[in-house]
Amino acid sequence: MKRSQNSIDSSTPPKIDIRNVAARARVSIATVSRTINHVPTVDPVLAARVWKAVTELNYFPNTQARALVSGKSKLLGLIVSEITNPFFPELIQEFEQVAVAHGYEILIGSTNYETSTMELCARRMLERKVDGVAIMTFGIEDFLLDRFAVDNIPVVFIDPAPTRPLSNVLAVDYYAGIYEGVQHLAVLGHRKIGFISGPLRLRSAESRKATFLGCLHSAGLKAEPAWLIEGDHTLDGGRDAMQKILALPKHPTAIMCSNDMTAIGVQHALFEAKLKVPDDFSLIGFDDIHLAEYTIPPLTTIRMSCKDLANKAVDNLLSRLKPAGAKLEAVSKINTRLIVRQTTGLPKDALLDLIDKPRPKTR
Amino acid sequence: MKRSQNSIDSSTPPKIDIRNVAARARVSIATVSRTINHVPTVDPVLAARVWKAVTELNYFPNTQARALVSGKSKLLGLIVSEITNPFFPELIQEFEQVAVAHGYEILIGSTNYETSTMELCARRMLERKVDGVAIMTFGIEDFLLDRFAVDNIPVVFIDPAPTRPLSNVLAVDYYAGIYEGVQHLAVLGHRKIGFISGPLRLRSAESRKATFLGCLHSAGLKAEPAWLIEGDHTLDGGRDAMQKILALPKHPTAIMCSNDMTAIGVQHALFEAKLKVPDDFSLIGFDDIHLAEYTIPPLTTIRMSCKDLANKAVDNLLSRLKPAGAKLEAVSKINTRLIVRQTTGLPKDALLDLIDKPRPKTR
DNA sequence: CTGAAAGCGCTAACAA
DNA sequence: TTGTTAGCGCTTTCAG
Repeated sequence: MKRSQNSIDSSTPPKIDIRNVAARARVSIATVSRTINHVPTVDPVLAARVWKAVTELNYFPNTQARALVSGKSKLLGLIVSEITNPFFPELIQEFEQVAVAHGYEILIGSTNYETSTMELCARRMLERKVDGVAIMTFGIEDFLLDRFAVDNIPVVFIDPAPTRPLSNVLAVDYYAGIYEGVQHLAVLGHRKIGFISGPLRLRSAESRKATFLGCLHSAGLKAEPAWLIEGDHTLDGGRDAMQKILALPKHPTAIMCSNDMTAIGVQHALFEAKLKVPDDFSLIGFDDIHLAEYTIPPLTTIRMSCKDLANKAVDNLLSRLKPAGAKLEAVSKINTRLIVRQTTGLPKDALLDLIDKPRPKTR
Repeated sequence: MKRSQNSIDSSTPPKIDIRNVAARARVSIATVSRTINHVPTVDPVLAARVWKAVTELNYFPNTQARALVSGKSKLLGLIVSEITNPFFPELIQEFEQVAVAHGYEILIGSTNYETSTMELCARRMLERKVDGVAIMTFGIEDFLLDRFAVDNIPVVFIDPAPTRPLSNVLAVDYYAGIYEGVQHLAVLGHRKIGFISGPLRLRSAESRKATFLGCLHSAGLKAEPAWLIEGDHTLDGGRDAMQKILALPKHPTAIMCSNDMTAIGVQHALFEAKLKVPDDFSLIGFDDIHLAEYTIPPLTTIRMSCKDLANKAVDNLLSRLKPAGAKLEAVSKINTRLIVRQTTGLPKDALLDLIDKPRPKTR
């Protein structure tokens, strides 16, 4: 009672294809193709018969065949650094949602910050003939980019990258958010601020660090090289970096991190060292992942909207896919801004300092 | 200096295909096919010429065409509940790693706990002609399962599911871990234990709750219905559920959660209510995501190895793909066990109770 | 061991 | 408007 007229023994797969549908609907396969592709010139009577057959047979068109003949895979590649960093799943979810809404699937690649893995990812994208790729991680080798160009595949980057014929970039305005962060700390009275970066090979990590240094300067503060630690954007990396800082003879009073996971690692290191946030150290993250609201205490951080990022990336790709709208600016701007929560406060030595000179009062 | 003899204007895509390679290597396309597929009977001299041409042309075979003719897409589907729950990225990463090692790609579907989305996911898998599917979320509709069966696509589930011809299941031994957890709490002196479940439509959430109730009974404790709250496996859900419990006239002294994200939400609710963990409430999570080690304080939780899960799922699928090893047991067991960290301690009323009767001393 | 040729399931001319 | 037909790029018989 479960299967219609198909053979019971599983050695004969039924193979429901366009021909079956055509036969059952008593039309040609071309008519079936037109019907399911919503070509408007199909006789409603025939169309009805086709849809009936499609339903009865539970027919799905074969994507492979479709892609082969049309040259479009309806696949969008999305290359991220590390899928286990919660920022990326949030981005992926958004990206997928937008893509699916436009009839595209996504193919995810996670490079784990390794060049060789990145190469593999790019290659897989090429092999699967994606119609476009969003690269949300560090720089890609030029020859891979060339290959995408040869196949006429639009590419979009998240960061300053070699500007190329078919490569557009999503420029993140790191400055706005980081400036707010540094100012916030400065106003609270912090003068000694450390920074835990991401892997410096990542262009985005580089940019964040450089921007931090610039903002520090604008605030009239000096950077202490010993407080500039290279992390790796992971929990473990954040913890290790903070432990290095704690081992130093002189400590900063505040730490900015290149991403939220690093900041959570720092919080943990501080917890282990029986130090309090923000009483002993103020802390600012970057990204504003959903979790940031839930840390104890909740993390002050710089928000970079992954919704925005995903939307702009997909938009950029799709608009370049339709020959008409090929003209859009090569650079979209992504904003950042400070979200103040509870990991920032007066510096530990604020009271001592008050003896010498006045300070801005607590917020 | 970048492109060889291809036309400069981008309106003519070069189209590097098997024929180009054949021509350049002065062999037939069949020989090219054999060479790149490592068929051993190819003359080494010809093979060398082919590889040379492949390299020079930077040729990749077209996966679509390959899939079309061979009937194998070399794609494995992976359907999860919610990609933003860190457990799943960890699982995905593992799954992908194993799959790629065997020459497969993965196609990810995230259902967000919605039946309609699940249907879409399943359909996408069908359309892309995946060679196998791992369903790591709640029950799937029977008719979809039928469809997979019709196409002869092996399916593997994470939980008790309708046993079907081509459907195997990965049975998680919830009991072992949850029993340890309840015992741990009981030994500490907790008698009033609440439970925040996942969405009860999820079979896995159901199982965890039922198992908890069973273990409570084994420990000689009684369940208080008011302390059994349905959450949704998210941070927000955990926070909300805990707030409900706090609003009750009588509180439990310990809370078990259906997953770690829920527990982190609970920690946050407690933090907001100025309550301490484990002084005011003991807390146990489930999954043991990497983050569990980093919460403040670090979360006591029940580990379910996603490495194990991913490996067994892929193994199961792949072994059923090669006609030879079609015979493996239909059920693999996944273990769970308690990881004690710092969110569990003596119940708040321990001292009062001690006046009446002796208690096990602190660990 | 190699090459010619027949499709895989579908779309897109082109005819009718 | 509908049907016929020629491929899309590749694997895989089947002869040679």
